[in-house]
Amino acid sequence: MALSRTSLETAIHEKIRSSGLRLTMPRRAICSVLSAHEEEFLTTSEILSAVEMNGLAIDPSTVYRTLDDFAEIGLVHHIHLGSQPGQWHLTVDHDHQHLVCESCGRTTLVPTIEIEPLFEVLRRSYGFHASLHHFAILGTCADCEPSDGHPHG
Amino acid sequence: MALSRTSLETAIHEKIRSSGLRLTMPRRAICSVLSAHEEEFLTTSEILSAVEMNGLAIDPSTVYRTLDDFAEIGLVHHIHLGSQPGQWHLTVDHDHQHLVCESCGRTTLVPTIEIEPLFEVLRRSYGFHASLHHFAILGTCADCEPSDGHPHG
DNA sequence: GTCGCAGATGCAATACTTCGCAAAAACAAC
DNA sequence: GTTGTTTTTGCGAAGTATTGCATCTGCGAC
Repeated sequence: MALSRTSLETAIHEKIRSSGLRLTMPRRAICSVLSAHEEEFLTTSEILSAVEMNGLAIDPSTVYRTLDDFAEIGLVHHIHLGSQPGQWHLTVDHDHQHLVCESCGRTTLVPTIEIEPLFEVLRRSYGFHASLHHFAILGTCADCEPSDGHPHG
Repeated sequence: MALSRTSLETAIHEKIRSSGLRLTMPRRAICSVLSAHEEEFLTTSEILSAVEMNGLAIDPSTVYRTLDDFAEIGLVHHIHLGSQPGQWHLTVDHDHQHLVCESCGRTTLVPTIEIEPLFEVLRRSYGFHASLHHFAILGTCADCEPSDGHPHG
């Protein structure tokens, strides 16, 4: 039951307000970009360019701060691949996690239920609460793993 | 069967040589620091300071390049916590993984065998080979989780 | 609609990271 | 030990990310 882009944005706006953050022009602009790229990870500079393409001008530092604020309320999360700049992603939908291929950069979605047993072990045995927002698993996807028996053309 | 600090360093040196990298003073200095802090994640500036405390002087850019080179041969890996600078760690010993607390920064070791079932699922169902080197799970440790029933003084 | 306060922004300064290039060092061959 | 080739280093410069602070703006109260 996917939300339309507009409803998605409305939902995000509500989350921002209800978390005690103010809904400002830069934040709207960033939300809009994130909603339009719901399935991708974007770098800060990609976000910035996209905002500018929408005819708006915001400061790079505002992008960084806004993303940090959004991360704090669980609206977005980010990952780092190797030494590349961080990549950001909406976290509206918590029922999947990300497998990120270090070779081709593609992300695969995995239902959280597959990973929940591990989290349960970590909670029970170590008292450790894994953060869903930051949990991206890096590795090599089927297409990029040479000896996997899943060759692709 | 842990290696003594000296044997650990020797093993690292061999790995460097056998990977076709040259064993230089800056690399020795960095290896020495990493070996002495085998259980911690260190930032580049912490590594740099530690090298200087050993009476040696190397350039920051050399630290970055050396760590990248070491990562390429699987000798080290790094993680990013939130917006903090990246943190590095030796990867000699593969039989544990890291839980990193985003609140206090402490790391907890977990035997890989606890996590292996998840990796197995990812391999079987998704053809995805999770990279052990990059696998640090972020979250909140028992001490920092207020409502966990594991209060500490 | 206007006022006031707290939070957010933009700008500038700082810190962190990467890159290019000439000089230096490692290592193999002699 | 010396020589030659190739990698690595340090330095400077450029690019990217973060922080401090004065100003501005969202939003609730009137």
